[in-house]
Amino acid sequence: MGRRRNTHQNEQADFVSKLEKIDKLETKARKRSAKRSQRKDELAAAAIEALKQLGYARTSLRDITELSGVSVGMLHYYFDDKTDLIVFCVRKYKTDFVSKLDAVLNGKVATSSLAGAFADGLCASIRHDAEIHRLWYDIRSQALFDASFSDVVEEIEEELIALVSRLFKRIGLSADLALGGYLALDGAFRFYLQKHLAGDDAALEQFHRHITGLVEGLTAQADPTVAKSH
Amino acid sequence: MGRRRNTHQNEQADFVSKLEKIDKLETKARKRSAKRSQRKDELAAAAIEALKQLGYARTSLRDITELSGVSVGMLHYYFDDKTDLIVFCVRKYKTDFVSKLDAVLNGKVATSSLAGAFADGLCASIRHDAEIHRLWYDIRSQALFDASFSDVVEEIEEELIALVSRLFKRIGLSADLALGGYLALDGAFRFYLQKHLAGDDAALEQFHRHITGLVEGLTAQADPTVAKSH
DNA sequence: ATTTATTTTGAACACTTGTCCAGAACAAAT
DNA sequence: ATTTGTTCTGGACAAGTGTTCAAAATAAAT
Repeated sequence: MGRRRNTHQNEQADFVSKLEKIDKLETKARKRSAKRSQRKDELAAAAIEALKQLGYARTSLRDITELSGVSVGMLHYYFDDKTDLIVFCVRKYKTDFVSKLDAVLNGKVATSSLAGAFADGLCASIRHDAEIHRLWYDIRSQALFDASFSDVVEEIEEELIALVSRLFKRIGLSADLALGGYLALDGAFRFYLQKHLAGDDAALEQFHRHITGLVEGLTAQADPTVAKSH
Repeated sequence: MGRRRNTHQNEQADFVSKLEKIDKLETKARKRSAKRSQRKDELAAAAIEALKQLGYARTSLRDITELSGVSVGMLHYYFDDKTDLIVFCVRKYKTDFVSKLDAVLNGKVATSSLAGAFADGLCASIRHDAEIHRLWYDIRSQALFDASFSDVVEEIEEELIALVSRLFKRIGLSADLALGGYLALDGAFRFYLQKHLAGDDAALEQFHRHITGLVEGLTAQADPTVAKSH
């Protein structure tokens, strides 16, 4: 064997070069997986375009490929199966939604008008992303039948409750009310989303009033000394 | 021609017999359509058994036939298409639901404990018909994408709001609050239904507390002179 | 008893579905 | 320049879809 003798120095050099190699491989792997996850995001964005128009039940992988130009095989190269793809899409989208509203909460708005700003944010989201929001309700219902979706639904719903909790904390409401607040908000959100999608132009305005009324009611209840403005 | 002459008496007799014939045909037709609609109900009941287990997206007509023993062709003999069948099922079921709760409202319960009785009714409905209720949420979401379902969804939702309105009237709450009340109730109903289906044994109890708390809050808000019992 | 009308069946049809996979295209490393 | 590894394509496949329809079974009427 033409291998050089193992002196102390050589051992050290070997060790260093090995470390370098590992390092290189690591950065390469990181780069690769970064590119891969970016590609996944792109594919998911394309898939959402189809899903938000057709919904879970009516969207086939072919629909996605036709609307986005990607091939069938590619979807399976990046996602295990259809469920995996859809779960990824829903998580991606709803995370964006939460951070947008968090931006409102963390923006420089006076506490007194924070509820109004939050309501504005919700209305804006319906206005811009109505079609995507209905996908959320679709998947959430689907989770009642298909356990594959229940994890992501539970996870997102916890995030939404936490979001409401942060809102309530900011406007001085007890965190105990967050769950009830979320449920009332969610019921209204879905209802007026439905009306908005049905072409009701007054829906968003009504929704806005509904939210502010809701928050007013809760604050009045929590702090009865403040007279109800009517 | 062996036809008898048209005397005045004969004319009268003809007229009477004609009336009788029409009458007979009518009762026959009524009977037939009654039988037909009864058969439809039976088929729908069988279809619901499949739908409540699999949901809209995953239930094929074959699933229904296999679970109920009826043939494929028969479903199409009584229903125009799959959509027609499902709409019929949902309407049939949810109508039952509303009348059951109306029975609670019209039962001899003291006004003071009516909200509790109503909550009992909702909990009982989740306990017995959880699988059917999820079908409602499934179809309601489906209606966001498929206009074929939006009519029945809108119709049922109006009935539900009217139901809450009747409850509120009985316990002395303004009818203006009915919509908001329904939306809050609906949000909670769906949420705890979801938990219950996921195997959470405490869900129903929590739901009951949630409802009574909700109603308490509304009454306190409407009538601030009454101290909040805590 | 025979004709007529209604109800029921299930095989057949055309079409869509998710998934797989052999191989092309491309990139990276040697 | 060649090998090696990764990314991507799109045709093929089996299974499943809603719907149709000729024919069988049953009921009703004559």
